[in-house]
Amino acid sequence: MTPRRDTLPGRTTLPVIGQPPAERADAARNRRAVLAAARTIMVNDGVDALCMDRVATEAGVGVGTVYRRFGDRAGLAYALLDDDEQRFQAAFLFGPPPLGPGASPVVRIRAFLHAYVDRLDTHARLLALAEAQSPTARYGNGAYRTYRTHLIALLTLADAKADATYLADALLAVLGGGLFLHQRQDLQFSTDRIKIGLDQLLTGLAPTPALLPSSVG
Amino acid sequence: MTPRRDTLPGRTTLPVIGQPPAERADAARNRRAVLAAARTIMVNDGVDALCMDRVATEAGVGVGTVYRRFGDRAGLAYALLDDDEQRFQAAFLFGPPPLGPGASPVVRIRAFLHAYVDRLDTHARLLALAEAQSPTARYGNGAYRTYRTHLIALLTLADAKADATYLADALLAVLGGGLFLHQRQDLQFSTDRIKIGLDQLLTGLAPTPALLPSSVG
DNA sequence: ACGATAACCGGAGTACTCTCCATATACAAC
DNA sequence: GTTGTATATGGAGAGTACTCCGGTTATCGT
Repeated sequence: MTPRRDTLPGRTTLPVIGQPPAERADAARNRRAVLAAARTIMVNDGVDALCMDRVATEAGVGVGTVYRRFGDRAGLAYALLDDDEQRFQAAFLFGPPPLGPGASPVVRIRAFLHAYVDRLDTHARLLALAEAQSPTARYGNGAYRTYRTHLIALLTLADAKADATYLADALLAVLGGGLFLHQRQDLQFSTDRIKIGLDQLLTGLAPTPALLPSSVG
Repeated sequence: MTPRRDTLPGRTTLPVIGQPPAERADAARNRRAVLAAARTIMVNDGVDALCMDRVATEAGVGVGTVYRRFGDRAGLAYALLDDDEQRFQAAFLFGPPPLGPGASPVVRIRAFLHAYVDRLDTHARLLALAEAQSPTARYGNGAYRTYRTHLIALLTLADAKADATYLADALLAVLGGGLFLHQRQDLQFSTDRIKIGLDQLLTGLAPTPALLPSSVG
């Protein structure tokens, strides 16, 4: 048992409960170096070349440091997407309609699904990597839980009788990285076809005249 | 270049084109030994204990033999499910309604989804293992392709205007092993709740008065 | 400046999947 | 039986994810 920092005698500032101490300067430097190395590898040799040993070597740190910072391979993948993630979440939580508040729930769900497809088109390989970490890895991820909460709220508003909790996960399952790769690469689907397919699912769940397909944008 | 067996001089029986030669006796014996060892490990120590080295050792063969027979870990998992798989496919292809021919397309789809959930309840861990092999591993599997073809046919009959090819994969995505484990373990869903959720998806896709929820069985 | 201490570091070590290929074996033809 | 050949075998080895822990360093209060 070591004494806790915020019970040390002589402390002059109030302890902040629940907030971990700020990241140390060397740790921050290493974190940036690892992310930079990972991005370089990805650009040069593709997502599949992202292996932890190599990232560590090219970042000039030990492999233990990579794991300390990012937990595991999936954690590194999500960290690489963090900028996009922040922007995406801001857009559907606080941005302008139809994605953000202001539009009707069904319109917002549809906008969310379409925006997610566009995101997948850029990042599917990295997301698929992260999802493959373990069978249930995807569901524990913070970003996933945010999507889920968002969809549950909108689905509940759209149809109080539906099992929104179930349907949120169901919609997100159809947006899995592995399935998307299959659709785009093996089946040669366009992203528009995928969006139209999602519209069909959504129309069934929460029919709205205004939603019936005219254009996909 | 070695001469092909069926062009050897002096051959007295007609060559059978496209049919690989029968499995050699030693190979068959080893295949059975590997499957038996895998089942024993699974029963004693759980699905997670299924590692190729251990299976090989307990079957009394080299690890190379396991890979020759089953390709990879996912292949071994699917082989362990083969008996159930045969029965399930026979049921929805040739069995009695509502699963087999005779019932309306929508009723058959619903019966398929419910039967699949029951199957997941027994085998989700093993299926999740196989699906985690690679992001797109699931879609190349023969069983998956059979389900897919079956659902495409039924969905097309149910609604000629829908994109049955898209929707078949979408429904199967909602039946993924990883998602099922998440629903059952983390969210504590009952199988009935999952079936009702699937009904909601399906009702939206192909409304049928007779399908509206009375009981789940 | 300077300890005390908590946080961090690196890389050897473990465990696992999958490949390769020199050797061994089963089977068919005679 | 003998022989020829396709097929099977097994285990060493490569590649990779992840853990562990003795040693190091940044940071804070004095």
